Amino acid sequence: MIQCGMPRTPGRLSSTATSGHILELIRTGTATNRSEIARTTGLSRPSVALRVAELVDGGLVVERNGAPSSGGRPPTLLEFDASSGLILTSALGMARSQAAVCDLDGEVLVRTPGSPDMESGPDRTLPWLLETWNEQLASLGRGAGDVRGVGIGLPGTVEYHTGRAADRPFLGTWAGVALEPLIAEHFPVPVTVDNDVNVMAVGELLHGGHGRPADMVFVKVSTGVGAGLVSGGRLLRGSLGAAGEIGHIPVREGGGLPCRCGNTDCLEAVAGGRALLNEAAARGKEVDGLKELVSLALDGDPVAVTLVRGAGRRLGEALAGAVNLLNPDTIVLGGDLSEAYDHLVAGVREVVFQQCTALATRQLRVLASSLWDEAGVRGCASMVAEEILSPEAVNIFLAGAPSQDT
Amino acid sequence: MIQCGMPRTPGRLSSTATSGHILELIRTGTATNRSEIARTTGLSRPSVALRVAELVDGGLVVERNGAPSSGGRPPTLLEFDASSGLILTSALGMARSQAAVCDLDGEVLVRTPGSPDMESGPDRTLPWLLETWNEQLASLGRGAGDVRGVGIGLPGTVEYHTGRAADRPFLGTWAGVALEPLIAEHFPVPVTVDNDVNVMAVGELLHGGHGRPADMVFVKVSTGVGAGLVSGGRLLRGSLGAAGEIGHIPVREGGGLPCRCGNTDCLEAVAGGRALLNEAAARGKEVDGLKELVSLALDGDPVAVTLVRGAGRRLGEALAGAVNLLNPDTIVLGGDLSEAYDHLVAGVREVVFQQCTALATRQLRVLASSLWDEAGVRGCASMVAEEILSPEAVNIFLAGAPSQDT
DNA sequence: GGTTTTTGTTCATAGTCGGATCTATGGTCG
DNA sequence: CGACCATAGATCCGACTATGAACAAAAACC
Repeated sequence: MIQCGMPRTPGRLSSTATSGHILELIRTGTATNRSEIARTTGLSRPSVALRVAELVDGGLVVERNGAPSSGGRPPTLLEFDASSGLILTSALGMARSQAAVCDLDGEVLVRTPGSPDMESGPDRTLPWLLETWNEQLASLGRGAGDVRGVGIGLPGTVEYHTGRAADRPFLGTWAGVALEPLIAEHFPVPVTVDNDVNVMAVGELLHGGHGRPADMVFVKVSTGVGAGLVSGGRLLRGSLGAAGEIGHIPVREGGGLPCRCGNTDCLEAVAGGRALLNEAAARGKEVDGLKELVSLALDGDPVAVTLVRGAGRRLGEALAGAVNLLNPDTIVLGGDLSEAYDHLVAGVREVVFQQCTALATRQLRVLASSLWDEAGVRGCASMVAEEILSPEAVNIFLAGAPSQDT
Repeated sequence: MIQCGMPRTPGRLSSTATSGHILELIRTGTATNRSEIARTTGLSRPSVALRVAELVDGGLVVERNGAPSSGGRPPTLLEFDASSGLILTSALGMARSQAAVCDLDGEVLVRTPGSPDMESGPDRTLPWLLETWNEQLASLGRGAGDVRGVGIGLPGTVEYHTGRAADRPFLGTWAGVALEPLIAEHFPVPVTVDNDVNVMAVGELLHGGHGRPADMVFVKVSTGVGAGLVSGGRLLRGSLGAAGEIGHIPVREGGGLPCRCGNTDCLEAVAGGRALLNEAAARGKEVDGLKELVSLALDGDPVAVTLVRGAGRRLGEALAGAVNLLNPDTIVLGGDLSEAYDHLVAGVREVVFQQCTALATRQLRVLASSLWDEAGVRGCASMVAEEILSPEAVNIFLAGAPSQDT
């Protein structure tokens, strides 16, 4: 009781369809053999056996004999076969892009840092992407037939219900481009397109090794600043997919710096990568790119440390508002700047714990991401996997493809 | 596609249970007769007839003969009987309290503005509440047996998983009190306790007459300031139920006013009712309570209008952050001050549309609540109703109570 | 008034689920 | 080392449920 699961979309009923649910139990490790599934679900053992047979026939589940027996006949271990399907993912960035092939667990099998950035425009980037994926598939000895889904993370706001990049001036030739049909032409599978930060947040949530926080704020601090919001275990998108656009929240001690968005004192203008590099230059420290600033900070360079910590503090200003508003239990800092984690985290903590109410911070952890460059592509993969492996999707998959040999 | 329904809690499967789903179709008006239900759900007509019979026997659905026929035999209209059960609700406030009896649609049947406020402490308020509910039931000619649930809204943060008021100093004797067992002693039904603003937000969402916005920020501006956040159609609570505590977000042009929370320039300290009354006094306008200030503003008193509009602007400061962060499509202003709606809304719009990114405000509406005092009690009722009328709950209800005559 | 159309009900049937039973497999104890 | 036991998984039969077809009802249309 004492909850409010407001939206219960009245739609088609679930017929009998349970094999998808069983897969979920196996996949999450909630149950590892047939009897356990029967106990967990309340279904009878015969029914469970039937459904599991479907999953094994479909190649999604494999049986193993490592038997930890508990007195009686040792159970047949059931394991989700994450390698039974592949997910093509890509994190496209203004400066750097990546293409990767992941398994259904969101583990990276091959990853290729790409040279063509988004500024080249879709006409150049898309062919590179498709070609790279095909090369990666070949190197794994797999084919296009093994591909079960595609996930792409884009910078800037993505109108997720259409899957198109929203018309922000920075995006240039990408604005309004609908990626899905272009991809689906070559890989006829579900295509998911989302904001790059949302995608990283999902990656962090599922693979970050901080448990699975129900209420998390993930912040990417690179050249731009953005956040991915998770509340009640769900990703928040907002009405146009623009939720988490933390980059343009005004910071109190911004000093009047103008931002490319038109306002002043935006978080991005005072704590983004460009701002730090400018400030470093102003202090007589010519640094070539964020990576170098980060390594200077890690080496203890006083100017670099001051800059990073200051960025953390200003980030904290904006995050304090988010913490008071959303009461998360975890803040995770990712992006290029987060590789100077100690100093960045310290700056954020300093301000957040000062400016937030006691209750809002009682259970709050501020952590640095440990996924580095992989957060994006793994997040894409997990997002697609959640979709593909949802009970409904699994049921129609099993119905569609009768008995594939493993 | 292109969505991310992250949490799919693997739990018990749904056995056969479909009558609850059918009730939902009837309740939401998605389907109004048996054949339509069959078409919508894909179930066969006999199966539907069986389930509907259960619902009719259980008293949740009534048949009617107003037949709009479409060429053939006119369908038997099926209607959810909202009066088949009652929900006791209460909005407890520091200054004012209310007790009400609602039907299962969240419509108010009787409402009693209560004299004992929360400052009297639970020992005095609870007996009043129970007594009032009993009187109200009697006046309706109904008994305790008709009560299906209880919903209570409390000021301050509520740890909703325990249902207890969180230990904030303002709450005094209410801190840590678990209401549920005290109520359940007299009415053995599900008891829901939540933050008063969350409750109002739900009321606004379902009964506000602004459609059913998926991403809404509801703001209550009375003596205190608080928000209820709805994103993706769901109420956000945060890890400790403190989400929406907008009252202590610092406002830029606060002027250094101290807040009871310890910080300065908190929204509540600069735009809350107390602040307005103080400012009015400072300007030589002695006003006795918010209600009077509001009526002065509605009458066009320049000082009052200025104050209210200024409060709106400062509210807008804080809301701008929330809008950038959450990208809602609707902001609804409620609470005592919102009765001076024109001026308050104008102030909020002024700042929000200036400080937010173009994308975040593209679809944004800023509206005043039209539910006034009823938002809280109706929200409580709807929250409880959603719980009670969920498919699972309905199924066990029907299983438990075989054939009640109407 | 007959026909058509759509709704709701009745009935036989097929499919599914689950309890009981049986087999397999390994641990435990004498 | 063998008898016994405990648990997992497979098989079988009975019970239940849903469904499709047929049928009755009620109104519009010709």
